[in-house]
Amino acid sequence: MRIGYPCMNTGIGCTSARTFRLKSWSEERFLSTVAENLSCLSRILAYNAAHELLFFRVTSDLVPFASHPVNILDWPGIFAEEFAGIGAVVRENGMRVSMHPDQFTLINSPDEGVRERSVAELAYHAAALDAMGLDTTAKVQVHVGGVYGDREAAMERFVERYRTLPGAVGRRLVVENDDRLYTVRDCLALHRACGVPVVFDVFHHECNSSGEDAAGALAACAATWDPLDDGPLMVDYSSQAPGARRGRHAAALDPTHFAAFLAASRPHDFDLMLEVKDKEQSALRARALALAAGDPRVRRGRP
DNA sequence: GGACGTCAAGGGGTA
DNA sequence: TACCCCTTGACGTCC
Repeated sequence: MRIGYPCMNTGIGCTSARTFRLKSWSEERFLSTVAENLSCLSRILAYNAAHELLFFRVTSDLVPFASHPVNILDWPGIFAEEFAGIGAVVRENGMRVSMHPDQFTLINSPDEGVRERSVAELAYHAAALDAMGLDTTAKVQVHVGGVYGDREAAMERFVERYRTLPGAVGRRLVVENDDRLYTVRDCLALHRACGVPVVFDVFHHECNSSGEDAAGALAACAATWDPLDDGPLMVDYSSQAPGARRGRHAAALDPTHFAAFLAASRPHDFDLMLEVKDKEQSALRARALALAAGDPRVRRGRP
């Protein structure tokens, strides 16, 4: 089990998600922003290596406007050395990285324009991981998409379009249960239809499920990953913010909830993403809790 | 230098 | 049909 956190480190004083307004677009602005973002990503990974946080979600803002028509620059070529250096750090430390395009990426949309922009966005994510020289265990994770008034048809569109994705995208794409529309059961049906691996989101399952217990759902998701091509199951973990609207992520790790999850998830191995607002702090806490509980699954860094 | 409205992009829910 | 919500950090303007 590699433990990690998404996108940002709250303590090291830089962000790899710098961006700018479209109307401020210029080649210079773009190049300097990407250079800064890649430099910060290197710093974050160095921190993670030092703290044995071996799983990390790279921000989608790493390359701003990467799939926008305004951007015709060959950014993978221009920054080839920087990307390769980042990939080397990931491999040398036995780390895993993933990416998670945002809510506008919808491959099952009935709108052809939305679909085309979504595929272009996915191609950007895959190209970033390719530029790092990472194998296909570095995944790009999406939700199923909209329902559009006909769930069955929307799921069929997902399957059909998954099958026709460019190879560079298809080999990295994985699908995650969400908190409102598509449950683990839905995602498993997609897996049976087209082979897409299923990410298990613990909190979304608590908000939106067909009643299966979490341990069983996790086991079913784990079986959708090819250990060699896909690597271990990826799990997103968070819990309900106390007193807030149902579905809101907690601001800090709930140790009791987390301990119960760890116990229930045995003996399955997986990589664990702490989707908690305080980022690396919760990941560090989670790791310490798992080690203190004598959990043999926790992976150590390379010396 | 702080406050706050806004930002490429979609879809669902409610009134 | 119109409007609000999601989820969210960072930008950029205003004071």
